[in-house]
Parts: sequence; structure tokens; C-alpha cells
Amino acid sequence: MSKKLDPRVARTRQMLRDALVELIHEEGYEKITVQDITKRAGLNRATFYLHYRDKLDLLSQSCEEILHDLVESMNASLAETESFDFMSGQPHDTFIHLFEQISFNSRLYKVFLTEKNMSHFTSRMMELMIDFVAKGMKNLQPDDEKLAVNRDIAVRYFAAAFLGVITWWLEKDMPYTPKFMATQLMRIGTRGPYIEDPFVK
Amino acid sequence: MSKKLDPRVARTRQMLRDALVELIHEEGYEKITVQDITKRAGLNRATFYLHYRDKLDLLSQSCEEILHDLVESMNASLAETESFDFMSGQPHDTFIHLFEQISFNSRLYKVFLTEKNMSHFTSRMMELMIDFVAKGMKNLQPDDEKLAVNRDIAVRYFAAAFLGVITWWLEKDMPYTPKFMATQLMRIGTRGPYIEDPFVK
DNA sequence: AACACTAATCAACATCATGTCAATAAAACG
DNA sequence: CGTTTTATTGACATGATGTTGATTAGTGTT
Repeated sequence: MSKKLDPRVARTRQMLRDALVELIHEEGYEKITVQDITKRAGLNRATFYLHYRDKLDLLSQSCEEILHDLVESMNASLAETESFDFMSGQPHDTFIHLFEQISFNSRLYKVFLTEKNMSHFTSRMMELMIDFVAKGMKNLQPDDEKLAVNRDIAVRYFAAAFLGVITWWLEKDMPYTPKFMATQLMRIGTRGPYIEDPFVK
Repeated sequence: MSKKLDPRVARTRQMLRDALVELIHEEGYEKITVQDITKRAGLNRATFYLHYRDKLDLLSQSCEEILHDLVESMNASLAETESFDFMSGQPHDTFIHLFEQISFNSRLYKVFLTEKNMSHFTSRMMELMIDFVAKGMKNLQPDDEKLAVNRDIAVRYFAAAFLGVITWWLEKDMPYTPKFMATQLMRIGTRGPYIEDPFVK
């Protein structure tokens, strides 16, 4: 299937992508130009256009590459676990793998999720989370009648919440382990944030 | 304090802001230029620079204006309600006012929250939600020891969840009333999404 | 109505990033 | 080795930017 890539091509693309990530971190995606990227990469500007249409194309391809790995990792662990004991107090493996996979590429995820003007990546990531949550909820409770809220609302609610917490975790430079984070998310999502329910006297 | 604004100035700024919103909706924020904006507004390009530094400055000022109204509305209803019965099944007024205020300016909120490359607005909105959630949680449970999860995580979790649902609501052209949406958010946040808790046999 | 004042228009300008091209040099491959 | 592919270089037209100075139009004050 995949022809072996000319080493010059692989090297050039990697240098451009590394330069992109660095520059987004330093100056923000909006401010950087194709000139900046090629200069930082030590390449000629014309070389850029041999590989990418424009700045967005470079970003877009970098996004898809990294998200492809994440989807594969999560689908793998979803397929593994057919039944799951929610009373064990243990987080679902898929949650752990989510945080682990992100920590493997934390440099890139941090830049792509926390820097400004990265909506191309964040919206792709949100799509991914929505899909993930929708599948999880469908497994757990396929009957809409037994939901206390509109399913679409609930899906978006949890997808956004998870992505928000992931972003927080990266902003703070991952102060907790993937397992701890997964546990917190499971707990708050199913039990709410309070130990003693303040709504019941 | 505030001198009466020259009607030419007010008119010009309004035309520029209207043109901005229209064009973001039609072509996306990234693609539009100062030329496009002034052309749509029927103004000379030089006039733009009499009022704003660049495209971002125009966007930024439009954001602050609209968010100022939202903050005021929510602070007002926060101040009114000192005690609140969470068992009433009624949503807190602040939640309702949140959705109502957004529905008053739904055209602008929809464009600013759902179009791509609007992270300047979405991150300001997220800050606002974080502040709102942090205050609400502090009132409800000031003691960290009685939280099942890290407070910062919980704050980000709910702020992101709320903003996600608001965005969904605007994407779908507000299919439910503000009161209904507020009720759904209260319910899912405190009780979880399931009528019968599937985690307890 | 005439006045001074401010805002908007217009044409012009230098600057900069873009995307493309043809010619050339360098590296990879068989 | 020679052939093919890739990267470099300098050049070019294009289009948006931000600014300027001179002019016209609108505001509101006396």
C-alpha cells in the first residue's frame, strides 16, 4: 500500500510541522506567516508550496495525523471491554487511554488545544468527543425514555465538559496522572461533584 | 461621564459591526478583510482606520460590548437571589437569564459562538462561564473537603459543559425555551443524565 | 443662517505576504 | 554510474495593509 517516502520529503515535512508548532506557541497561529515557518524550518519558501497549499493545509494535515492515533487508541479499548462494572470505582479503560494518548503527545496537544485561534483543531477534537460520548451513552442507556434529559443535549454536555477538563489539564501541565483524571471525570459525570448531596436534606 | 456621541460616529461603527457579523457568517472570520468589511458597510476603507486598529480590534470591541450586557444581567440576578431551594425542581434565575440574554442577541451569539476561528470570543465567554460557575459552587459548597473532586476540575467541567450546551442550542436555532434549557442543565449537573441510576442495582 | 469643528471620502503611496514560475543545484534511487 | 525526484534561488504579478494630505460633507453652536 504505502510506498516508502523519499527521506527528503519526510524530513522537510517534519521540519515544517515542528516549526509550525513552535511558532504557534511563540506567536500564535494567526500572526505567523508561511515565510516565518520556512525561515524557522531552515527551508526555502517555495519548498513549502511543494507540500502544502497554505498555512491551514499544513495545520490541517498535522491535526488529522495526531487525531488518527487518538481515535485508533480509543476504539481499540472500546472494542476490548464489552462489559464493565461501574460500581468498581475504577475508571473505564477508554478514559485512561484518552488521557494517556494525549500525554504521549502532550507538547502538540497543549499547543493545539490551549493557544488562540486553533478552532480548526478544537472543533475536530470536539467532534471526536461527541462521537465518543454518544457511543458510550448508547451502550449504557439505549432507551431515550430512561434519560432525564434530551440525549443530544446530554451528549454535547459531556463532550464539552470532557474537552474542557482535558484542556485544563494541559494548561496546568498535567498535574495529575491519566488514571486520576479519568477517575475524576467518571465520578463527576455519574455522581455529581458533591460527596454529600446538598440538594437532599 | 459619557459625552453624547457624534451620530456619524455611532452610525459608522454600527455599520462596520453589522457588516462584520454578516461577513463572518457568510465567509468566516479568517477570510474576510478590512476591504470586505468597508465595502459591505458602504464606507471608505480609510474610515475604518479612524475607528479601529485592525480587524481584530473591531471584533474585540464588539465582543466586549455584548458580553458586558450578559455579565450585568447575570450579576443582577445573582444578587437578587440570596437563598434558593434546589428541591423545587425550578432552575435558578441566573440560568434562565443566561439563556434569555443570549436569545435577545441570538443572531450575534450564534455567529460568534458557532462560526470557525472565533476563539477570541469563545475564550472570553469561557472565562465568563468559569467565573459564574466558580461563584455558584462557592455559594453552594464552600468547603473543599466536601467535594468529591478537585474544585478547579469541577469548575472547568461545568463551565465547558454549559458553554457546549449553549453552543448546541444556538447551532440548532434555539429549539427549546430558555427556561427548559436552564432546567435541563440544572438536572444533568446535579442528578446526572439518567432517571434510574444504572450504576446502582 | 453662518460659523467652526469634526468626520468621511478619495487618491496615492510604500510595504509586505502571497502564490507561481523557470532555471539550477543537490540528493535519492536503481 | 546516470536518471529521476526534490530543494533552492531569484523573479514576478497580485492583493491587502496601514498611512497621508487634501477635499467634501455633516454636526451643533452661537
